[in-house]
Amino acid sequence: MSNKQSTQLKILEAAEQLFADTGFSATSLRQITSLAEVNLASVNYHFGSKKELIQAVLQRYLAVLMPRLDQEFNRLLAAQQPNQLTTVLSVFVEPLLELRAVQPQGTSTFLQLLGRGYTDVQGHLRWFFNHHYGRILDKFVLLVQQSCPALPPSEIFWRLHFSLGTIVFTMASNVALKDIAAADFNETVEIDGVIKRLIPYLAAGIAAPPAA
Amino acid sequence: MSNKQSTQLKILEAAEQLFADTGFSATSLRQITSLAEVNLASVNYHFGSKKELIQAVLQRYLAVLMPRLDQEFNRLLAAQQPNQLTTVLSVFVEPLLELRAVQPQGTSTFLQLLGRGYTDVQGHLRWFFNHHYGRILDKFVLLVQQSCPALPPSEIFWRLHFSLGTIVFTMASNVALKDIAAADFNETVEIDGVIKRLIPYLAAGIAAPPAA
DNA sequence: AATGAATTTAAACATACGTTTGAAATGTAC
DNA sequence: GTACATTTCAAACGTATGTTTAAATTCATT
Repeated sequence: MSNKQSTQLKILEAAEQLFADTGFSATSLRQITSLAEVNLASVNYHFGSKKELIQAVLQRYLAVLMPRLDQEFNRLLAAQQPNQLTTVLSVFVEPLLELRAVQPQGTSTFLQLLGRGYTDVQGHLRWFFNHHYGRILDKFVLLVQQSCPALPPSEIFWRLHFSLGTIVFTMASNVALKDIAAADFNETVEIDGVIKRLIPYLAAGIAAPPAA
Repeated sequence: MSNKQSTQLKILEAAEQLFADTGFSATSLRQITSLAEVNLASVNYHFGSKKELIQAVLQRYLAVLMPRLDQEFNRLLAAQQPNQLTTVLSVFVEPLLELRAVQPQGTSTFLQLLGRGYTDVQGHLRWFFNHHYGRILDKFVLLVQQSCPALPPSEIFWRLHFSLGTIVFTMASNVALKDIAAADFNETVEIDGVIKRLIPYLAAGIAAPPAA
């Protein structure tokens, strides 16, 4: 044991902070090891490569979040009647906030990482997601379809991706938006505030009547 | 004259294609000059630097689009009563489609570039936008506020950024989404189809009743 | 055709990156 | 405390990037 875990953890935490702040490809291993105060070569020693480090950073959160979401999805699917769309969307709130357990700033950091993952190395994370968690996410799509029986599946497909865009973009620019909101409206907005603001916006968009 | 413009134009068109497809920082000058079939050094000769090339690529579209949008905003602002939110949002459609005049695939390319610009070199484009076109965009915000008098300005601020996320993300992953839609739903969706799908979604989200 | 400016070209430059190496240091087990 | 495995470290490697240089070429003007 010794301080092996210590080095590995120091890298992980420095990496996730820099990745969240400036993106994956914009962050160099030298920045990471410098912030973590470890040797450059230790990244390759402990993780193999930068790519694998990125996966490790994401997996630390996904391993906690996804089973938790699956559990919630199953709970809603067991209901007799279709759930309200707002209920379906709100199911994300608690599991996301519980990411505090991974790290104090866990919720915010993870959502920023998610945003970076989709906008940075385009296409890669989408594949990774569908491959590893496709079964779980399908349950969510089903729940949305059940709560919006009037919408054709293709319309739901588009609107869920529109919504993903909102989430990913908002979280990737989370810091900047918070600063602007603070300057222009004297508002202090924390991550759970943003999440709760999102729900009615997304619900209304997804459930909107289709165009003529 | 000669082929000076020709070289400049070849660079511009090769650059915008690669920038749109894979992002700004992921595209190297060697890829650009290779596709354009010009010498590597000609980018720096004609544009100064990569940064200035990026600006030139964006400016070619913005110089056409923004005055056109300004004109439309002024038209709506002259109305006696507040406009419907759908009307305000639809005002983007025609000016965007007219970007065909710049280049046959202009609309789609520009929207992808916009997406890249926001997600790639984070923060930079936002500043550039507000600095150069802040006055014009303020008119749009005003129009939205007029059509949603029940919403407090800070709520509108957040929802417009949520909407920007949808647009930017959708356009940046435009190609991928079109492919999935084609595979899963036998749908052929062109750029104007995506735009028109967006309007009701965005309108419903922006005008949603605020959370409790 | 000759001159001078504008452009193109091949080559090199400086820098940054991810990764590898092999020796030094540290920890673990007998 | 010796032997072994694990971990750290400084240094270098190979490659790719944006940019600069200076000569060669092309072009427009006389």
